[in-house]
Amino acid sequence: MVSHKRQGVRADIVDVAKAARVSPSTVSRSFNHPDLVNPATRKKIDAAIKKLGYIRNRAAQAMHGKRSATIGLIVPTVNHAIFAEVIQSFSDQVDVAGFTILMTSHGYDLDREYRMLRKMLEHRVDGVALIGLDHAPETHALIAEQGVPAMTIWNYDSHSNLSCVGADNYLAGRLAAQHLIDLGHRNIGMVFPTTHNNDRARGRLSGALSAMNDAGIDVPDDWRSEARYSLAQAKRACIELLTENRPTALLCGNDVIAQGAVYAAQNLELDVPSDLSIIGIGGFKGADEMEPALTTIRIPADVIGKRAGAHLIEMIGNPSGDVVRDECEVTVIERATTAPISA
Amino acid sequence: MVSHKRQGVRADIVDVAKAARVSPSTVSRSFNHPDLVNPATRKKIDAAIKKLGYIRNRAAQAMHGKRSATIGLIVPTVNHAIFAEVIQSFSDQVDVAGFTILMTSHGYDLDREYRMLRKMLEHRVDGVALIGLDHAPETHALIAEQGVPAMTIWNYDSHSNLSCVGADNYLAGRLAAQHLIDLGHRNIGMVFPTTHNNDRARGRLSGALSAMNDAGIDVPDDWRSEARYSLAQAKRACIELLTENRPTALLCGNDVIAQGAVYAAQNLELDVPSDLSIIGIGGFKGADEMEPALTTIRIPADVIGKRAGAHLIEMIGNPSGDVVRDECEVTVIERATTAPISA
DNA sequence: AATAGTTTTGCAAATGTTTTCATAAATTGG
DNA sequence: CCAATTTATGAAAACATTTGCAAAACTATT
Repeated sequence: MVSHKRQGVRADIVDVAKAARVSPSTVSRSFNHPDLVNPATRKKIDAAIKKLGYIRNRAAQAMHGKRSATIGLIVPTVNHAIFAEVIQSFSDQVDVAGFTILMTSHGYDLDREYRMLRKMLEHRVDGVALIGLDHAPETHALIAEQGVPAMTIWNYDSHSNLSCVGADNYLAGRLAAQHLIDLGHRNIGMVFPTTHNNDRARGRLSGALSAMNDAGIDVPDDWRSEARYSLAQAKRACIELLTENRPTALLCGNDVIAQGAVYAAQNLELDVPSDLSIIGIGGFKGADEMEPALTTIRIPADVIGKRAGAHLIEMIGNPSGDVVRDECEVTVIERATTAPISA
Repeated sequence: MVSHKRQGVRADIVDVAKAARVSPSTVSRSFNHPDLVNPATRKKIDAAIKKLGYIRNRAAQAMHGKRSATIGLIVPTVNHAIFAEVIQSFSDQVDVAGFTILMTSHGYDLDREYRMLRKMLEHRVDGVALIGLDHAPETHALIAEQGVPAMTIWNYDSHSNLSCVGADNYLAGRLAAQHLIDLGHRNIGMVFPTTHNNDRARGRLSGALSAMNDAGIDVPDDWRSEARYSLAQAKRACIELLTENRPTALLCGNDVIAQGAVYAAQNLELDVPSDLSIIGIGGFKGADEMEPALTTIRIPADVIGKRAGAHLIEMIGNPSGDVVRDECEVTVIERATTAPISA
């Protein structure tokens, strides 16, 4: 018994061509311009493909200046409800256009982000998406120099030099503060994550502060606290803040911190919202299912991811070089953790 | 002013060679076998690379039968605390070995999983990782036929025909049930996700049932409920179950459902754990920070991801073809939602 | 200074595709 | 039935690398 196929070697396009008794060109065409090849030939080719278990080699295609059909996605971390949601919707969106995602994370290390970008470019991604607006200068330089379609996701900035789609965190911060102010609160504590290398948090914080300032409200230093992104830490920070001082409301830099604040209040036997109003920012999935349901400023991660994908694909399709900026609306979602100040 | 470099065209290895006054081979060697080239020449080459902003083309390398330096990761969904954690640790692990991850999700659609696998193979990934043990037969066939190093993550199965690293869900289910039984519970309600296409849930459920059976405990049909993976749905399902019946304990198929159960109890003004014990399975990040802290069976996602990455890289390095099976230990983590039956 | 040995480099072939151009075959119109 | 189109196919060059082999350039040894 003679094998018609070299053992253990993956079939390539010329094997298929031989088996189908046509030329490699025709096989290639049958993939890329099926309308140009005779249906009967196509059938023979398909049969050969199936028989040999041929799988076309995208790497070889990519070498031709054709698309690699990959998009680089560089995130701070996957392990984070809110990024996970963006990643998912972004990925779904580009998938339908035939792209696959090359993904890496850098753990908020901007140097590492740069290295990851290089790696992506080595793989000749057709486009690249980053999270947020804080990036190393080399990162910007590399994107410009290589002329790769790029997009930053998550933050909107009307002056960004890179294309961006996302929400205005400054506005989100303002809205959160304004909501509390509108409810009559004047003694407002603030719990935020570190703002170092985190433009999201920074924007939210300064938005909140500006709204407070506009309303003539001063936030004493010891009414402000920093918490890392962890329920436990947030809870601890809030307990500390609340035992030393007694604001009527807590403005939290994100929903995780807000949930920690709720736990802290429970721990101190403060009723939410009658003793203490709590507002978060983010609108993560579980927020409306908490007890009590969290009032928050919703940043629509799914919408952002989806639109980012769409824009990037568009940019890959016709690389005009124009930057696109797409602001996704943030909305205050009033639920059960805030109430007008009473008695 | 004359540009030494064609405008708008990415520099390639021969441009670099020209600029450094050496041959392309030497440039290539300088990347791949630096020890074989004269340090002085290497310096010239590095200078040229920097000057031209050259980025090597991995696609062209991959064409040589060399590694593509990518690993395919196919998950049901990213948007899910527990997968996010595995993805993160897997990704970190393979990153240090120089691999980049090509990632897609299929939303628990096994046909789609198969198509994603094909896509990965088109990109000539050096290895591929899937989640769970439920896969279409074509998926198994394709992996075998192409001889690509493959690994399933998340479940351990001593008889799997694919390499696997993960936890034994059957055991997790048994442990959960046993824990409740040991505390004296006999009237135990069970809330699980659908077991269709979900080997995790199926294993846990049958493990739990077998432990109950061993202890001579019968679970009436209407003490069992199905909930999709959502806090809200879980809460609703539990409320329903608890208004119709009054078990002393609830065994939940995962931690999200367990958290829903806690909310349901609060909603019905049942005290946890004195009126109702609740145990989950999973051990997701927030579980010990809940109020009350959740008793659960921990499945160590980070460890699993890390070890999976290590094994896969090993398999890529020396493709012996042997299947490796690595069981990661599950542990019961007793916290505040379970108590001995009293009164 | 000649030989042998070692290190460093270049040439050319190979990798798996796509595409342009040319040619052959089939179809249409008169 | 012949010319003019149209459709279908193949040959060969191109894409950006890597690598085996051989030549060239050094070093060390006599």
